[in-house]
Amino acid sequence: MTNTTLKLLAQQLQLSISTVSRALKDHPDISTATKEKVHALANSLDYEPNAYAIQLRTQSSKIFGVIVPAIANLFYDSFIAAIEEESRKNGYALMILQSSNNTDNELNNLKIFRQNRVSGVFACLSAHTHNLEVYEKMSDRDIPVVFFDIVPKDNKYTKVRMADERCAVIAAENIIQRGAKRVLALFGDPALSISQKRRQAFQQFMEKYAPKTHCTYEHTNSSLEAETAFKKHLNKIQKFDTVFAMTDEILIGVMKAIQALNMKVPKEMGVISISNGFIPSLYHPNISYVETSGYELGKLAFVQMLANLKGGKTLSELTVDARFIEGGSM
Amino acid sequence: MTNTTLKLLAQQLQLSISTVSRALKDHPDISTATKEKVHALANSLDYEPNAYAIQLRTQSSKIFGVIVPAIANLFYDSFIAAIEEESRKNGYALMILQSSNNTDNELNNLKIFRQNRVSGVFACLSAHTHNLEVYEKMSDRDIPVVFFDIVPKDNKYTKVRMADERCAVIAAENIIQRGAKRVLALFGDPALSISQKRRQAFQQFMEKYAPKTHCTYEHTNSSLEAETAFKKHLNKIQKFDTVFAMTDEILIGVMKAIQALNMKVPKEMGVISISNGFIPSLYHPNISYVETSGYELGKLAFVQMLANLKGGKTLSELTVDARFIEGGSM
DNA sequence: TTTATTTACGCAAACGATTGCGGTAAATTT
DNA sequence: AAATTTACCGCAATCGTTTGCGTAAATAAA
Repeated sequence: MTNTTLKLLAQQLQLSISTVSRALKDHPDISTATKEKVHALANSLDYEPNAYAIQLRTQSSKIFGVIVPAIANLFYDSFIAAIEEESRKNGYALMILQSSNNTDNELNNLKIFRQNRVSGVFACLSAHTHNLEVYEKMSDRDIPVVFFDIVPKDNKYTKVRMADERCAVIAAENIIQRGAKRVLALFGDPALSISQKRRQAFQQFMEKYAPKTHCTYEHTNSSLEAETAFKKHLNKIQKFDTVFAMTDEILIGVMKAIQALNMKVPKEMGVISISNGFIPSLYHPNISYVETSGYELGKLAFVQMLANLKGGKTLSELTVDARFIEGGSM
Repeated sequence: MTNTTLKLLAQQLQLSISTVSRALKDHPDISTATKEKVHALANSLDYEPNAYAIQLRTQSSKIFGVIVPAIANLFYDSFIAAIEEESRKNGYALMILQSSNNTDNELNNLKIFRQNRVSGVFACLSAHTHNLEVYEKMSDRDIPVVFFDIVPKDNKYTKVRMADERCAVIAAENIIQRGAKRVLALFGDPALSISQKRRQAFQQFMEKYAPKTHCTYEHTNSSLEAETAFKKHLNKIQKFDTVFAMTDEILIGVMKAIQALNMKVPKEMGVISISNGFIPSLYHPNISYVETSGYELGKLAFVQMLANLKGGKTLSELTVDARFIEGGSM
């Protein structure tokens, strides 16, 4: 079946294309009678404007691009869900691409976005991206970029992220509250600024407000590494009584070790993590955690995007606040 | 900054637009010398073809639409990851929309897809969609639709899904293998055909090959319901020794109960589920499960899509096979 | 009745690329 | 030297919309 176009409608109605076009969008120049006729035929012929023609003409696409390291990730999932919701409300669609933490893919994705003249892109830097030239290229094309979660340091970019330091501090507070004597604190990839920030904030806070509490710090890159680290430190003479997991991934490793050793939470071992909440809810008792809501972050990012789209640049960094969710593991 | 177009290149090189266009795509009519000049300038000016113009001209978009009930779902995640990978390889991009199991959203999403003239759509029916008219409309527009996971019954559609019955049967086999005496089998929403199929296959197999094994069947709609059901049946005089969870959601509930009661797996309780593997890997010991790989399903769906795109219609239903993954919980 | 104003619509030029159809000069063949 | 082929390249239409501008008819004002 051939698609209905303005031209077709115009022919059938003995009108010009421009009149039909204007009638369809309720332009005051067109008489009510004509409008009605046009609408009627358009409906019965199931007219649907060709988005490409529109975009070509108007140079704007009503599509946002999203780059995440991986779709199959609870945090990014909820982030995406949020901007998807907002996008829908605002008449935008989403084009989601994953970088798999690979810089080449990232480049490629951005290229696709440029070629599709997306209205804007939400980008989460892949782990080892330091060259932001490509993102400059987007700005050159007047495509606003809102960075989220893993963001560049430079303040000339628009970015939203979790209040990483706050998260770590809240966790530390609760660890002190519990009266922990020795704690094992597990962080992620030390190359990531998010790991650094959290670790630094955590460590500083602990040293300042609980200097007597003995803390062991370790960086792990996977659940398995976390599990191993946990077991290793448990074999020492001085056992720790509380563990802090910076991410879900780490928490998973920790919990596997705890289950394997059949330890009682929170009696024998206190557990606290930073999470969006899904993983902590899988265990009994639920793990207490500092909430980092991808959903909230998504909403915030969208606001930034809209602002960017309307009134020029908003060169700011916004963070979404964190809060403690009591589970029962502390 | 103004975008580089063919016109711009042509002007600067004192060539016609057509020549530039042909040079860029290595058309034999163009001399090597010219090609080189064109390519050089194109590179230095960072030329990137305008996807909309191309699509408008060629009437094909190199974009696939995907409709899932929810992005934040491990199974669909891996499905999306798979088709994203394949799409990238084949020069396609993805437009992902979620229906939230809401028919209105589904309609709207399809509309967006039509307006964007996607090359094809991957669709997972939302739970209570029975009216497939909208999908017919896609076919009218020559947009192939590949249904996945939750698929229509009618055989005129192209669909891929898990081998639901096989999954259930494999689970049953392993339960018999374990020598289970009494089993609690937990299924999902009885309104969904997937629940019906699995339950029926499971029950039939058990009745036929292990008539002496006592099975209790129950349908639950959430983790919490599953947890409650598990505890409830455990309070009976005749305790069951094995539990079967049809989905991750159910497994989560079951495992919370098991942890709360501090039961030993697999000694006091055997556990088996149907899953893509993530959730089962969170526990110690790992839960044994029948694998339903969203990833595999995605790959299969993509093959179907490509076939559909090339050689007309492929009116078939393909299923991806299931296999048992030994965890340690049986 | 003549002169302003509206009202309602059409013309045509974009937007950026693709492609069939020619066309012209040079190279090759008679 | 004439005829034919080949190598390169340009013209112009087209995809479906949007939109500034022009204009005829209808209406209002003078």
